[in-house]
Amino acid sequence: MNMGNVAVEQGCLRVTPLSSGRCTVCGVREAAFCAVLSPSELQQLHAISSHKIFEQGELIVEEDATVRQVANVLGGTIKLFKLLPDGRQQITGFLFAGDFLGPMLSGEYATFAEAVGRVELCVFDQDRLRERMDAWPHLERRLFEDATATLDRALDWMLLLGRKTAGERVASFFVMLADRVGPKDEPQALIEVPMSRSDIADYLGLTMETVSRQISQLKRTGLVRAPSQHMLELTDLAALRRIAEGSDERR
Amino acid sequence: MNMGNVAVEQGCLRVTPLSSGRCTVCGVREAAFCAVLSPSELQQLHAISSHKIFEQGELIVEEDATVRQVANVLGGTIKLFKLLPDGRQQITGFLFAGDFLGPMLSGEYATFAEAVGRVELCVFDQDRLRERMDAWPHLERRLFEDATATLDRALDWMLLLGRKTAGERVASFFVMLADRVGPKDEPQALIEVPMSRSDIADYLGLTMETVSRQISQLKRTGLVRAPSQHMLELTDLAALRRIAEGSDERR
DNA sequence: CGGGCTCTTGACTCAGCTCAAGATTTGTGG
DNA sequence: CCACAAATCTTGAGCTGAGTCAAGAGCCCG
Repeated sequence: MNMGNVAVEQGCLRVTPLSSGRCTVCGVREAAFCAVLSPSELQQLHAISSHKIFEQGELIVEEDATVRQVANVLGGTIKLFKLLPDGRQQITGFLFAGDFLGPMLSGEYATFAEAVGRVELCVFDQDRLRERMDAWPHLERRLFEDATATLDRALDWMLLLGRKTAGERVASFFVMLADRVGPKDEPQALIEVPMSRSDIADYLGLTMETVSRQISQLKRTGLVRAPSQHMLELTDLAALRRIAEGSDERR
Repeated sequence: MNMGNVAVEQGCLRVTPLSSGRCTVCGVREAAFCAVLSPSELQQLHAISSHKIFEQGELIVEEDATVRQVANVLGGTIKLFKLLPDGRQQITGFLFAGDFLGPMLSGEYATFAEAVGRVELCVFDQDRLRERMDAWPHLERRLFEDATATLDRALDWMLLLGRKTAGERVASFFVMLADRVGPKDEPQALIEVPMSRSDIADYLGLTMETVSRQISQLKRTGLVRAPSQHMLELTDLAALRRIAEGSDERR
């Protein structure tokens, strides 16, 4: 558990005027929803966008905040989380480059969002984006698909939180990271782990200590190696996958 | 945990020819997505629909099954769940009258679906429904909204599964039931609990025994009364809500 | 009214938590 | 580039909430 530095400031996306370059050269263009737009549509979208930076640990949005802005993540990692009154925290997901931040239909965020390390966003006014969504059915469809993918991931995580052992959870976490940020289809992968042990714990429904012990265990077994604190080499992704799915001899 | 009667049969919605009455007199019309359709649209929808019954414990769909059909729940309760290879089960949600069953965009179900008691469905061919969705933006929007609501509920449940105590989970469960199937805004409610203790446990990430002990505890405290096994009277919904949210003295 | 469920309760166990040192790593300033 | 403080991470020892195993008690249905 982790009381966290939730020294909530104003709780709203603050817009900085900056807007670097055109959408056509954007690094996450292919990964983000913009991928479904034509060049002329992209140009219209560019007109209602602006860039914005959040530093390590900054709160980006509050739960239940009524917000007029949504965004694409250009770089960095965001944690989405919920809190209980006494400070218990559950991370409901992480956003990486190319992911969409914000409620797509309702005006309210369902979770808090905080920057894990420095984050760069491409921000849109929600009303204007919704106008575009009304005008371009393929854009709405794409956002619908994103929501569906997010839901599928949430259901998988419910299985993890409700029924998996600590060892299976940690293995699942690394597999998830490899699938989402690592090179595709590599039998072994060197991945960045931008979040703290305590964030990992809050994502897995465990304590920091248990996460640490399980990682040590994996190192001893030789399934992972750690060149540095926030770098991890998954030496046997297939075995990790088996543990994650609970097929192997339990623990 | 619960190995369940997953004696998977053919795993597909089987269509019976029956089709009782017109949509205009349908009992769940206002609750289901059909509510956004005009009379003439409703008539077109009716042309591609058929009714179907599943008995207690019948498997309605398998996880990852590629299915050509989706449905509205007309009556009864459906449990949606995931399994680990060794039989550990996590229920990801329940569907009640008016709810939509099926993947809205992809062709694959993310979970198993099983009838809790007798279930009546209004079944649609998925391709035909998608045609309607393409033709009627307000229908797509409505299904998008449903998906968003389902996602929000899943996020709340992640907090429950990751961070709440057994007592808080059981209280949350009853509050959820009251909110979804009970009369609205009643300070106390008499609700039907169609699912078994073991299903409740698989929804809450607990064992049957722990659920049973927690319910006994609530009875002793006087917060609930049980006229029968599957009937529950929530005598102090506000207090239950407080426990569910973890604000009260823990446990 | 009896046999098979499902549910409840009790006694004991254990996976993961808590509390408490240490050990690393990171960041900072001289 | 090094020293040193702060933060983060690891490890250990003991505790505990929920699980497991095992009786019973109710309930339902033929």
